[in-house]
Amino acid sequence: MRFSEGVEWGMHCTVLLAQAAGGKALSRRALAEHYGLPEAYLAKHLRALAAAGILRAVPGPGGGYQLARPAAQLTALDVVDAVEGTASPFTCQEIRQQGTSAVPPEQCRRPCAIAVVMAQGQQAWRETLRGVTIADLVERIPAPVREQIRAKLGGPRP
Amino acid sequence: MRFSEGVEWGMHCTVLLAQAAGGKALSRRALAEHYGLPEAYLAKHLRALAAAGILRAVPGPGGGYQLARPAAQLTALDVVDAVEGTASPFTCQEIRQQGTSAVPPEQCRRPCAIAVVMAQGQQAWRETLRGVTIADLVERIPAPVREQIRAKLGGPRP
DNA sequence: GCGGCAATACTCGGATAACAACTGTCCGAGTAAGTAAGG
DNA sequence: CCTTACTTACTCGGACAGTTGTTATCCGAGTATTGCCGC
Repeated sequence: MRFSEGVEWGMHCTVLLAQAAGGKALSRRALAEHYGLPEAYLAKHLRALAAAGILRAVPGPGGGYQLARPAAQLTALDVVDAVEGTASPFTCQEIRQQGTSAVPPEQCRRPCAIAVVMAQGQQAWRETLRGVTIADLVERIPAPVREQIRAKLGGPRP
Repeated sequence: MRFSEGVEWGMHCTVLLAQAAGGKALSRRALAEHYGLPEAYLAKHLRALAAAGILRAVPGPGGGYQLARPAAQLTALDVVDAVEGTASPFTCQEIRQQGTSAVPPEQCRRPCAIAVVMAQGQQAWRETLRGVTIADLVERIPAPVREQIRAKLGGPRP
């Protein structure tokens, strides 16, 4: 079990876009160069974020991506779900109902305890990520670093 | 992001072995037929569980697999770790230190907030699974089903 | 000088290969049981 | 009848292909800018 690296990319890009002054759009090329990422592949993840309503794509010169909602209304879970998909990592195959010792369906009205535990674990993980917004992540960036980013984003074209 | 189906198989087999009377060993063939699973592939996961010290392999006729520790001392997390490996699902690539706007290492003494949140989420998930033992899972099986399993395991050869 | 128009360059979007991991399978090494012979 | 050695059959263990998902990339469709021409 491993997260796609696109999760990290999408998260960093979303946090960076939250720091763009006045919702200024950043092109995927600018984002890729900012973090030294392959632009063509990053495009796929940015597209997923746009499809999920996290980012908004602006075409044409001067366009790019910008946050579709205020950073305080975007959670870390939203970004992960957008990149990784909302499918549950664990799906009970109901193997207790198969094989030579299959349990009859009328005795399987309750979901098996294993599936319950897995679901609880996933829920705990989701709640943790749901409790952190993109705005929170911006605030946790060290002040000097945040200042450098601000200079980078708004500096070249004042 | 998706769990290997071996997680479900390993969990069910471990719970089943916990119900074997007197630590009686069950062959992988018996386990596979019990749940209708492909024996050859199940073997790979059982081997992983044995390598992790969850199960104990007994060779020869009448052999098979048995719990290496009491069910009350085995947690759901132990089984998942054995099958999926203990590698973290999210590894920070430190992309903030790369690209045109790379942050110098001396300002990266603290791990980036994104990695922290991911680690917290993973920790919450692990703690949830760590809080449930195999013995707990056995107790959560409906009584009539548990009785049928007991009959199956100890019945044919009283 | 001003408005309209066309050319332009920049942006995203979807379709297309390469790689890796998970899934699935096989046959060989080792061992405990069962058996038969001998004492 | 008991002991002992052998045969046997059953067990796990590691090495070997197939398929799905992730990684990586490219070229085409669409749009705001920009320069130019006409009025």
